[in-house]
Amino acid sequence: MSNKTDYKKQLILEKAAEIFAAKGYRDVTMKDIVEACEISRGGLYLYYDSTESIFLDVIKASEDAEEACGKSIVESLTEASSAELLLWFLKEQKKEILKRKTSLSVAIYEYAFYCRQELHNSSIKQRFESATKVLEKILARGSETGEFLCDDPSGMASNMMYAIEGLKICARTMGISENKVDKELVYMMRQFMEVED
Amino acid sequence: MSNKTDYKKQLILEKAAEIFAAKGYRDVTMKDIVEACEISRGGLYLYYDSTESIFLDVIKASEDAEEACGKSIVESLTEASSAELLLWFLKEQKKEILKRKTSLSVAIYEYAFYCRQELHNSSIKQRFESATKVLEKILARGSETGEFLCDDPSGMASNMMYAIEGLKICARTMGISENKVDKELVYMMRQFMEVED
Amino acid sequence: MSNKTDYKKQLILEKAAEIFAAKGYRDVTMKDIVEACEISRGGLYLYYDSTESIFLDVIKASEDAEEACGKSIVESLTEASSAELLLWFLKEQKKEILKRKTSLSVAIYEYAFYCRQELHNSSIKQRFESATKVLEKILARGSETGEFLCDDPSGMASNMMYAIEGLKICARTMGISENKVDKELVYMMRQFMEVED
Amino acid sequence: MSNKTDYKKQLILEKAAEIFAAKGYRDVTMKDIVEACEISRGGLYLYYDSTESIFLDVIKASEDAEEACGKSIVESLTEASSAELLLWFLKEQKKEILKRKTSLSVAIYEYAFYCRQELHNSSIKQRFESATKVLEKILARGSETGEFLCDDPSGMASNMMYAIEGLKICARTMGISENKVDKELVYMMRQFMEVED
DNA sequence: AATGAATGAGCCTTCATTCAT
DNA sequence: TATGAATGAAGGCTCATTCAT
Repeated sequence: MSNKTDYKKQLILEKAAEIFAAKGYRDVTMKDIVEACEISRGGLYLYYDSTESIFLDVIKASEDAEEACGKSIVESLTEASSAELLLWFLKEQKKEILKRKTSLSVAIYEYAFYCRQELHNSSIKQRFESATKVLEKILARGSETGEFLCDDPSGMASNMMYAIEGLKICARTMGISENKVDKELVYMMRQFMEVED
Repeated sequence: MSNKTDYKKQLILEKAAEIFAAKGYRDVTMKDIVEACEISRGGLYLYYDSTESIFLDVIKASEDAEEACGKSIVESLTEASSAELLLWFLKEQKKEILKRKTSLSVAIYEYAFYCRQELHNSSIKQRFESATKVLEKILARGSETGEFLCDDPSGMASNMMYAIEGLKICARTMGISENKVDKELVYMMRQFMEVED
Repeated sequence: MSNKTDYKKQLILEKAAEIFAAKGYRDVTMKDIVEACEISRGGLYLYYDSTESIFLDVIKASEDAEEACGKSIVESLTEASSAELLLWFLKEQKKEILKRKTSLSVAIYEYAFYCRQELHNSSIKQRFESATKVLEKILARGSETGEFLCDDPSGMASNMMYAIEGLKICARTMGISENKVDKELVYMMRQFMEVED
Repeated sequence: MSNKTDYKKQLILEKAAEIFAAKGYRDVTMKDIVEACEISRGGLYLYYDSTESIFLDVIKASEDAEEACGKSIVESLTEASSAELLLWFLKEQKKEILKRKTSLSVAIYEYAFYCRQELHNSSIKQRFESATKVLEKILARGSETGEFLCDDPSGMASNMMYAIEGLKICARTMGISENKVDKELVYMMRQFMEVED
């Protein structure tokens, strides 16, 4: 009954995702998940044998969801102006930067630290790189159409993504105001386009 | 007995710093520290009642050390060219980005995540802000002397520091090559000065 | 449905026998048996409600098999010389002593220990006693025909069987070389007949 | 405070020995021992990290005790007649054969099976071999003095010990009467000396 | 001040057994 | 009959924290 199993796993992943978002990675115990799912201890072990395996599936699922989202970007690429696309992209990033409580990102960071090795092939990296690619595409297109003044879309995309990553981590560690985030994003945009305040 | 106490605390902090650098924050137990310090379990509790309190003191101590270092910068400000200062600053940042095993940064990130609240008044923030200030000063001075082409030293310093923070976290989670770090740093410098490859 | 039931039980016993031979008694779980039989957990419980009940049936079945074998001895009794019969008997014992991995004997010992009570009526005892009887018959016959010099076939058979039992247990606990087994068996034979080395 | 530790270990071993004697090896849990010793779970782990490590120490201790006993034999060797020594030896063996509830032997067997490998260097083997040596010495001495009629003390000692081992295991699995044990021991003695019933 | 043995809460994991389908 | 998901008791282990000495 692979279907039933998948369904149950689905349920577990949904509850687990909430828990990981709320507590990060390290503090989550099998007991937490068992209680959230309202199943028995042994029952959970039928599907997953560790918080790690659950977490990895949670991440995979969240990626799949993002990927679906990503596709819509690619499709929109032909319809919207580059400036519009860029705005959309940065708004998404801003959202991600500011939402701390409901995002898996802290758990992901914690997991990366927990592993204590560079996760070269991990989804974390892929996530970062695919976002960079999307941004690069937008910049390149804007550059071609003359909307943006940018002679090195790749370098710029990379630089911007690192700064965004820095904003994300700062938001989660030392805190950051929405205003400050706006300021930083606008600063980046100014490097290659006119921005009215 | 304050002196003796301080001396003992000093010893504990030194050993603990090594452990936190090696294992991060979450994995360190009182036992780890007790063993490294070669004191008794109960003895450690005379000075500190949790790994957290030890960690906070470790951080404070490392800041004090950095601060001393920072002062030398300020002093050198009058002696060296801005370009030289900038190079020195970025080299320090690069070192920090690439050294993963012997730095407290992972432990600091882990601690921040563990607290799960923005540490507005924390040393983490102060550290970040003081580095930003230093960079801003360098940029401002370079701008005044005409070495750099930079009309917003504050915004640029901030932007650069976020990107550097992003590099740091990426180095610790997904891994990054020295080459890539160089590329990014050069990219940043190009925004306001001529760089020969 | 008795036939179908018997057939299913037969299948279970065959697989279970292999498992008990490989793992002994204590380490075998219902899961082991379920997996080997490729039936469902609940399915197994329709036929047996514990590893113990399965084990007891496995033992019973293995006895039935041996019994059939035993009958052929009795029949051969009239055809072969006593010396030949004795050799055959001791060869069988030697085989049993030395085969550790594929025999149920470890499981049987473990079961006996697990029960922690003398199994007066158990098949273990019957097995031992019937082997003793067979040996006694052989010795008595050899004594009558003058092949063996043995005035107390019963006492001798009993003594030999205990020594053989001792060899069996030593082989399974401290290990024993084939050579050593041979030496012991020859020693026993020398007590009542000429043996060329 | 190695003394204090040793003392505590001593206490644990005493209680544990009782438990192993009563329950064998496999059924004993850390909880059993914790409860018998009236210490906390964590407390036990200060001294031993598994039932196995406790068991091995229990065995070692019981050997040491036996060894002390063994020495007295060697000393008596010069004082008593060989027949007296032999009687003493066999009485000891008989005691060991018949005492089931208070002996570690079942636990030792169980442990050997649990390991599922021949324990070539184990104390089990050493115990067996040293007993064999003692018996051999007695037989050899009796043979020299003319008390026993025995031209192969080594072979005979070995054979007897296997039979005794067989008696021991049979006593623990299928049960055996004191009478039967006596009969077997007398049978053995008859092989090399006159025995009045 | 200092020691380190002792505690017990809390998490992990496995398995016999049940039960709705 | 047959299935296999679900249960929960039971045992293992670790660690922060206390306390008599």
